[in-house]
Amino acid sequence: MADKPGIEINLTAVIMAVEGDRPVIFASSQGKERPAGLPSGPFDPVHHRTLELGLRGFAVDQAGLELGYVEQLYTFGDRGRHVPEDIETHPDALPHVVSIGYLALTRIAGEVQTSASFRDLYRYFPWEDWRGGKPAVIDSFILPALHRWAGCVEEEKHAPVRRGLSREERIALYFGNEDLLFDEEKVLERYELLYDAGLVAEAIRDRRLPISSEVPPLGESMVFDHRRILATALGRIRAKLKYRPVVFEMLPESFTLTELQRKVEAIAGHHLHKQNFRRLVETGGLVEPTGQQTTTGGRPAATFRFRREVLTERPAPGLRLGRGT
Amino acid sequence: MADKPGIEINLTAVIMAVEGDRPVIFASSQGKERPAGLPSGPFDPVHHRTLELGLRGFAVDQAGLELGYVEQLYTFGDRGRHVPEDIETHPDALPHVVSIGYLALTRIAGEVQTSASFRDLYRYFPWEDWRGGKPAVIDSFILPALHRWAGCVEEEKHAPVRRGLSREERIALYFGNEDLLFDEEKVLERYELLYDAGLVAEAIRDRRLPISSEVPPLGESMVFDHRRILATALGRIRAKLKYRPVVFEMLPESFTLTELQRKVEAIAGHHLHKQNFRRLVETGGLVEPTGQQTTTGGRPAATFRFRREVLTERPAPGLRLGRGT
DNA sequence: GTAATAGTGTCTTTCAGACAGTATGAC
DNA sequence: GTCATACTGTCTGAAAGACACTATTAC
Repeated sequence: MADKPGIEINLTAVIMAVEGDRPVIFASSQGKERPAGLPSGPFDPVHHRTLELGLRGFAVDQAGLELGYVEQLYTFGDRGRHVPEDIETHPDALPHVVSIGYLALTRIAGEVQTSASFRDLYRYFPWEDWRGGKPAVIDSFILPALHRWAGCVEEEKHAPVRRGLSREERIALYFGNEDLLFDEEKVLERYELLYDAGLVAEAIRDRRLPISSEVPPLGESMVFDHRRILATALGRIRAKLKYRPVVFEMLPESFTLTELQRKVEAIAGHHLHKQNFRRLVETGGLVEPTGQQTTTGGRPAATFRFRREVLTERPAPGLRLGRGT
Repeated sequence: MADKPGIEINLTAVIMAVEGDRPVIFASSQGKERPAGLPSGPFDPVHHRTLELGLRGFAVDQAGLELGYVEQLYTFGDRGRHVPEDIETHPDALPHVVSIGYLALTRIAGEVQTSASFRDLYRYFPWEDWRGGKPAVIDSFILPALHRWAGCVEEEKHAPVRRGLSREERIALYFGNEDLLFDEEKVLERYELLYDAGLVAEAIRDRRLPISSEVPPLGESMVFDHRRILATALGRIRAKLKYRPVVFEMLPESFTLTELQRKVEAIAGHHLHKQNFRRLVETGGLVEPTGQQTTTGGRPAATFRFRREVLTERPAPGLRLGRGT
């Protein structure tokens, strides 16, 4: 039971908001061209009573934000995934940082605040935003590159895959094909697939691969495993939208149904069927009219507020969002 | 970036199986009357390449089991939840163990093996097994005790509850009432509620409460936060049954549909509608007939096996189980 | 035959998903 | 009037949930 030297627990926060109809996250970088990083720091039990309080502390220090909604995502044991070759001779060279990722949701106040450091989430995952139709990069670059990578291992393709999926199966399952839809929740699976295939900058960094000349890495990279944590966060919130009223953490007190729909679409990454969305939101008892109206160009819209009572009425109050037009 | 002294990462495994129609978990205790504990141990990066490999090591050492399916549950920062009063003067007395809980699913081989240490899961959560109807302990003891506890804080009841639910709201939401069903997935929420109300032995231990004379603590207790991890595991697998074919990890190669249903019911904690269950399983493409039959007392049953292909055909292949007869 | 377990056919209600159409503002 | 946005009414098909009924063994 002696102290294990050399283990550090790192807390990392994905602080998410929606600015207009663009999902944003808080990130900062040392220099203009350096990869960005999420607010994070070491957990120190002498100063932080709980893990979550430690995380909230870093959010105040590094982002100037008092967090409201916070949830734990996952604990990663291999922050720098690269395992040095001289592992036998230098066991201390082993990874010794365990990072615990958290998701926090917040509102962007109308003011400027530190808003300069809230960045568009889809800069890091350009293949995840389908609101303008299927992102061109998927067919023009991702799928060809993945299939090339899968083709490298002919022997594996026919070998009985030991507990797991073949490369081609993963590609089909996570990016879709004629039979299978693109499942917007599988954000982490897609990122990990691209990482394994060496198509994101972090993979090149961790495995010390040569930087391929004409193949541009996909999306902006981040330090350590921060983009993996970000992928976990996006996958989690996309799933959670459907059974928990989490969107309202990112909305102002009152809003129109169209605003609500825009924000949901921003996170979900695709458009929704307008009429059905309104029906679900209203018959689901998620919102109630404020009686006020806004004027936004066309016919004035009624404004609504979140109905807190829904939490104590229905077991899983979310926005069962199907796909839409 | 200096090493933080005094932080230890503990890995804890919930190893679950279904023996006949009883869900069991692996646990062991030092003495006959001592609380049991789950397989666990410190994560040591010098010997374990990843967190999960470390966990698998403890499973082999302490349970003699090679684990198949493993998933991470949650990371708890407050294993011994009690915070000493002299916190200011003795900061080293603070909790400094972070436990990462894992869920592993396995088959119980027909042989005896270490099966002596597989124990009925519902010994630890007697209020979670509704297969014989609503457990009597809920109405006879749990709800009266919880309402007494909620009644202690009249002032809180009317105060605006700061980000969160009132005691009465939690009781209704997690144990159900006339309007709200008992939601079988909220296992952790129920355990935490009972903990907060001082109705489980761990709460008395952690807060050094006097042991109430006539109030018997609910269920068997466990060391440290192991029962909390177990509650997390049960909640997680009950949820996951519905969208992932995880039951099959606990079933033999071939089985009858009734056997399958019994095992699902064992985990879900309530009975299912037989005809609908069969329809869902077959039309969902989760199983395929083996062509064999078994003889089990009445009409022989056709045996089935898990259809692996379903993983690559449908996005969320689970057993959308509604309640049943 | 009865008891016990396995399996089929069909009806009803709910609701996701889509259609078309109307209402109220700015200009 | 047109354009733009907000909102309403209704149809359809899939599937969850429940009903009654038939089938094949052991005894």
